[in-house]
Amino acid sequence: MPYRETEKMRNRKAEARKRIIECTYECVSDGGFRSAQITRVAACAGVATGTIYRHFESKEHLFAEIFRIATQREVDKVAEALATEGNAVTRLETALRQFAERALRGPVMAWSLIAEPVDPKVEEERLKFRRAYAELFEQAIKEGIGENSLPDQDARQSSTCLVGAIAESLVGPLSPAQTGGTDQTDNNDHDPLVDSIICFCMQGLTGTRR
Amino acid sequence: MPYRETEKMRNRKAEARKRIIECTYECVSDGGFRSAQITRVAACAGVATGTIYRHFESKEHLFAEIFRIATQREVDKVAEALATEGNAVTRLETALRQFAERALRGPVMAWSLIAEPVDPKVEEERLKFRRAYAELFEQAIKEGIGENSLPDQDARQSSTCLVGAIAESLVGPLSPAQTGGTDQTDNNDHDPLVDSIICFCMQGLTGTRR
DNA sequence: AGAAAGAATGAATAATGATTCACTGCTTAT
DNA sequence: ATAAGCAGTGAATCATTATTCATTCTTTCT
Repeated sequence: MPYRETEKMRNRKAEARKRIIECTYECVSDGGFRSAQITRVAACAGVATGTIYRHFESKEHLFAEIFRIATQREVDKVAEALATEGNAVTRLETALRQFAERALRGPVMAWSLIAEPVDPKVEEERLKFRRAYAELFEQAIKEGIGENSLPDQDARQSSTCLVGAIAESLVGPLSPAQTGGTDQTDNNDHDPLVDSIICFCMQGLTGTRR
Repeated sequence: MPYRETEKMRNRKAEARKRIIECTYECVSDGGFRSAQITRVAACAGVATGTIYRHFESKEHLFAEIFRIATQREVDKVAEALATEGNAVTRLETALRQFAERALRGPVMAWSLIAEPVDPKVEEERLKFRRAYAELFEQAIKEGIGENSLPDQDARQSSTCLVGAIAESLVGPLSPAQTGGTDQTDNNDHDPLVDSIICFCMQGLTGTRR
């Protein structure tokens, strides 16, 4: 038996795979799935187009993986914000702000995850993504109702409206390609846009103006 | 001068044009702009592909026209609902319901108008469409603030959130292709889905639970 | 009827982009 | 050193669609 896969090879392959994933992620962040052609991804990763197909069954599979990764990152952040101390209303506000700020910082990716049309396999992932969000917010809203900090309401529906209001506010105006060069990496503190979105959302939830 | 365009010919051309528009509209309602290939539209209209190009400079121009028509129809309905008697809050509620119900009845078209990626020429029309909505709702919200039936707020931002909340509620869950056969042409009166969306939206606007 | 002009046609072309596969070149184990 | 086998390559292929244009109808007017 003259050849047997060894640790070294496994590592090398894993690294190539990782590099492909990273480059695809970058392409998507930059121009959406549409702009992440295999040729471009391959060039960016410094491999031949054929190599992509040694690591992923098809473009759809690659995209599904990217989607899963990107999504997990976002959902985790929101889950984290929802897991802190405090009453449901405060935690929800923190989480919504987290969500909105992250989307605002990466609007193209946000648009890709929320609204860009994708192939069926990827759309499946999107459904899971939506469900994950819906469940997180829903859970928190239900807790709020339980502790009487929120009025009784259709938690699932409210959660959907929250995501929609934020998405439209960010992705609508800022989406297509007009996310002109203005880099803003220091935008950690306060954005008036985010503030007024959150204001509408919290009011939609609580029925109270702060 | 052996040939001069006559009334009869003008009519015939106008009819062909109309037929092309209708068929494109139908295709878009059915599967979005993506699915409205020139070949299919031509087949549906009973003309050759080349004929399309006698009536429209390019696919983009044709789509832009369709978009304009579809959009006008929706905006008019909302404007109409906002032009009735009553205070701003009531009129807004009627208008939102109108918007939501129409979108729910034609979710694919709604998605195409709101979120489907389209070519630049069509995207331009979309911007006008957004602006038209924003202005209508904004105006009404401002009236509400003026007559004290609404608390002071960023009218433009609220209007965006309204559109987003409704769009996500309808297009998110119901959008892609899973708008399975269930025809509902008699859905004129009350849909619980619409009710709870409107509830969230009105609360977001008014800060009051009904 | 016949000539001029436009309208309609649809097969051919062009452009884009995913996927394949025959080949080259490394790794491994003897 | 060398044979076996897998990894990498990228030009060629296939698929999909918009668009063109040489050709064939139709209409109009004398």
